[in-house]
Amino acid sequence: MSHASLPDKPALEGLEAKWGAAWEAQGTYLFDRDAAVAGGPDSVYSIDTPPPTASGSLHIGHVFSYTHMDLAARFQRMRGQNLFYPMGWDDNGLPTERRVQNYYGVRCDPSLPYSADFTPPLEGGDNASSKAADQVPISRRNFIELCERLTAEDEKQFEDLWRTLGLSVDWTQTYRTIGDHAQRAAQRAFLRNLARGEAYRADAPTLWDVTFRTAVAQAELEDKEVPGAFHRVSFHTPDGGTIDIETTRPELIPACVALVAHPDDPRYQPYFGTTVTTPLFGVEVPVMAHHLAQQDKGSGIAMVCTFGDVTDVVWWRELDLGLRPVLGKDGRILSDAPDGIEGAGLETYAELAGKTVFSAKARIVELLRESGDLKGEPRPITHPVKFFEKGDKPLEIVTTRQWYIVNGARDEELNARLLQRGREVDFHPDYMRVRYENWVGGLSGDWLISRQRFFGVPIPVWYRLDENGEQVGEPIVPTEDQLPIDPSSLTAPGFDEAQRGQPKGFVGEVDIMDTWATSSLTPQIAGGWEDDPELFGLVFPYDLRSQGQDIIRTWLFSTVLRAELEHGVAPWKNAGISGFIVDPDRKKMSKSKGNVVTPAGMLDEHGSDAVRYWAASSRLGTDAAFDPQNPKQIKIGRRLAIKVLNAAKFVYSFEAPAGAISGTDAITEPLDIDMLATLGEVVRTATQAYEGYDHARALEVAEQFFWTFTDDYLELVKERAYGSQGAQGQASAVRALQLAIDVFVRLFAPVIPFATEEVWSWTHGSEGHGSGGYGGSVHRAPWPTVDELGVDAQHGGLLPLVSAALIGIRRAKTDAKASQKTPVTRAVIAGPTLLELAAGDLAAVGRIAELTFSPADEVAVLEIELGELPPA
RNA sequence: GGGCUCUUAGCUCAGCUGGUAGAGCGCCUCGUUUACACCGAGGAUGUCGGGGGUUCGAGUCCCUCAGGGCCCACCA
Repeated sequence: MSHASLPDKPALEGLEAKWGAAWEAQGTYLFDRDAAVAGGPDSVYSIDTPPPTASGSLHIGHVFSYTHMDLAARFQRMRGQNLFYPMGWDDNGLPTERRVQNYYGVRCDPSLPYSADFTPPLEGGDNASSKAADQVPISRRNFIELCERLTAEDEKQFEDLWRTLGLSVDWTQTYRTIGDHAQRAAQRAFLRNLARGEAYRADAPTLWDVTFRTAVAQAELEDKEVPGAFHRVSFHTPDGGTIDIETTRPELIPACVALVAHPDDPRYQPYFGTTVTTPLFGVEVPVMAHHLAQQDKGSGIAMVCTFGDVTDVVWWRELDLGLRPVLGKDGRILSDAPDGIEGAGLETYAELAGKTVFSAKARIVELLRESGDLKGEPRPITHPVKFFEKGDKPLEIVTTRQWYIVNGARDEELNARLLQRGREVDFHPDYMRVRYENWVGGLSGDWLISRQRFFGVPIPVWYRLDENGEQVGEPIVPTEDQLPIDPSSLTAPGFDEAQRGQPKGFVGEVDIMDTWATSSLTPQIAGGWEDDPELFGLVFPYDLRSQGQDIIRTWLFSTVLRAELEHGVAPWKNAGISGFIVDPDRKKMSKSKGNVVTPAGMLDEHGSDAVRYWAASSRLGTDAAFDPQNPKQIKIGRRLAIKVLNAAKFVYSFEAPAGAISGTDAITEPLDIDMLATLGEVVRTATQAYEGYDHARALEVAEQFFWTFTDDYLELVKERAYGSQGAQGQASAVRALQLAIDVFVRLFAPVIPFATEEVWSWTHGSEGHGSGGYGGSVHRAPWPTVDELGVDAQHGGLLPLVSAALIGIRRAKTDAKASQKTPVTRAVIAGPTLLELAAGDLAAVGRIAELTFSPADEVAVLEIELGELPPA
């Protein structure tokens, strides 16, 4: 084996650029379509990858979980699987809109006409400059153009980062959730849901974000603890008495439709079936019983409004109550009073109309105080309130017309099927399935997919208008071959564009789909569903879904749902769930805490292999602590990568004596055989670990033996490898060393792809196809097997004995404060007789002139006499 | 309120189907320039969160208590 190409001083610096370019040029990670067709679906390992939000910034958590995914990909590739490993960008939706608003200083006003030569007032604005008043209103089309422009730039940066990190993605297989291809898939899936009755439009109370003025789905809710106050307020009974309720939302008194108490509550039983009148407005409302009312909360009787919270919605529905809406979509009190408010009540209402919730509450408290209906002072409390996860004002509930997709919340049979699909997926770790099951079991309503926003996939339907301009009948749908369409610009079939918005004409749906309605279809989008049936048949269902645990209820659940509705199967065989990153104080990393470090900076500073090692040393599902000030694990990873370079260089610098036989037949020394046998066990353990998606265990076992290999074995045999004990011993050592390194490099290849590729290239260069080599990239080389080591995997335990003896000798020298190079004139070592098989190596590394053994169970240095270190 | 998960050396964590404590970092001592100073060798460090139980034997199984984290839950 020639070692002419060994570097003088190997280094990690520059390997990312060098090998990134080489992999790209050689197509190392390309999906081999022809081979896949020939080999069938079982030859393909397909990964459903998370499309990162293009408008967001990548953080350390992304690096963490994407590395986990890549470890599985690289292992499977080396096992001979044909990798279908695409990458997408989630670029539609609210985050992009918000970023565009801030970046360019604009906002979308759909009423404005398109301006062809529009130049944004700002370029590169940040979140801090997001004053709505300063933003220039632009047309929807101009706005979308800016969205597309900015996301394209963001995506380029993301790709660069992923390449630097060494993700072995096939970059010819990319998609954007806003791209035509994804839109077509999303619209087609929707139309099929519609045709099968799984998608429907309904007027219903909807959680509504007043800032973004859009409906939001259950999965996007987040509870926040906020300050509030209990107000004790008197309602009036017909006989002049009062019933006191407690509310945190007195501004909703005009929206009150009933009082509700628990059926068993003796305090209110006499009132059930009677009516009371509301304070200030004098509206007559019934007192009713319902089991959801809690006797120990507040005064035990609750005011039901249109709508203060989701319980109100339940009561409204189950008790068949009326509606008195007072809140508009802008979060302000409506100008028109609801039904039932009359006379003086109307004047009171007029004082509130147009006010925000906040100021309406302040005013109504004043009014209650004046009327004497406020009992005592408001009691401050802190209570959980529902927020849109991206919003900063509490959600309101307003009745709007929205699109829904069934999700099993109201359909036990579907719910059971979804749970069954969840059981068909192997979760890693397994307990993450519970989160899925909790979510499926706790669904409270169908999936609201429509959003009143701009940058997203349009809901592809039109509506017929009657002579009054009201929508009537079933929606008009396009044919699948027309997709993707925008009903706002495309004329409905059977109509002229002039009829748009006219009586007896048509109107296009203006809502778009929520981003999850698109990203729930990533397997279909990436896999060429309907557009490329051959490909789809090869990759779907996928082998692996890799994602963070925070989006089980959104992305994971919705993907299972869409696959079940469309294909009747689970979308993947495995789901790998990564934990998240916590700072040293065990708090989740967040921008507000200022503890976020940029991945690009980390990769640059420590090297990609080092950062990957850090990620790989955490198991799936486990949160990882990370201290940007002291990235210990990263430094250890860097040390490993450097050690691999140096050890490989050293090992390959040896040459077998002329005429030595090749292959494992040359390996005859017991210590060499023993080392390889142990390595065989390492290979077996690491392989099983990777098969079970336990990359951390695989790394640990390989790494642990690697250090034994370099610190003990390599030290023990290097004299022999130089030829000190004859040709046969030399050949045995050299062959064993080089075989072992070849195996180690492949074991480490998934974790540190750059350093291992560098080492591999020294002896397996693509032009060389060196002896015993596989040619090309280590990442295309076969995963190591026990068989190729040419030894029985049961080792005799010789290496640990020799290591123990070596430690004893070293300790004697250390105790004497002597150099390890100090010669030993005479030594007696106790230990099992097996140990004597390594006498030559032990004497050589210890520089022992006269070495004798004494049989014993335990290894110990019985006698040792140090000589003089010869002058330099 | 329900569920999941964690609690092992100063720190970060391994300890798989129960057999009597491990790694790395940090720390202390020593060494070294023909693989590696982005280095090497040696050393010290733990009533395995508390309490019960099963067992010949428990960090490992069961119960219970305490604390951390996360997810879910009907916000009066």
